[in-house]
Amino acid sequence: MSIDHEGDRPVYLQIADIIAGRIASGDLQPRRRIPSESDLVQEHGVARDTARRAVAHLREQGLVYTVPQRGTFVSPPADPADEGEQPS
Amino acid sequence: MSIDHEGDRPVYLQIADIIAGRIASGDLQPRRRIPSESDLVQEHGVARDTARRAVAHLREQGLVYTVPQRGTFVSPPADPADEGEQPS
DNA sequence: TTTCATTTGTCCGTATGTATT
DNA sequence: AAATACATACGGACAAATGAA
Repeated sequence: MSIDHEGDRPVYLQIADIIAGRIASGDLQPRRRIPSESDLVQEHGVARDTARRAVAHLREQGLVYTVPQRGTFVSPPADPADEGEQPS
Repeated sequence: MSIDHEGDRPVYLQIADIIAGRIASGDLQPRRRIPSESDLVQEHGVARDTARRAVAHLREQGLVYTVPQRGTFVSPPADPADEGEQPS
């Protein structure tokens, strides 16, 4: 799970792939938080911008969703936990 | 409240402004659901693509977050006490 | 259990206006 | 002038997940 800084594939996509793999394997489960940007910076030795790009890519792919000031979480959720019901 | 299809400002930004206003006024509260894309289509008489653009804009601004297959919700205010917590 | 409505995700088109090349 | 690219806007279709009945 190490990063190749020389290869053709952008580093941020390599990191996104790693996280996507952890989601696919069940290591990261629905509605659980994924590693923070700071975590990714430390784990992979990359700049914060690179970590941010990796998360943004996963978000665009629909694999995760971000709650501002709280973190980024695996989607879709397994537990409703009634936070979104609209009593119309 | 109504949409101007002739003006310079894109329709999707006009709709985003309306929703942002409802958030700012407290009409739409943190962690509560905002109108669905279908709701926006009916309320404003636009295509779904336009409604999606409006929501995407708000999401990019950090005002809302989307949980796939569940809906889009108002972002919570910054709260330093929740580090590492799940959004439920 | 099945059925149905809701909601978002994703793709296919078309058309228009603007900007660039 | 012409071709290309992009953004906006509309219309339609289907898939996947959820939730309620």
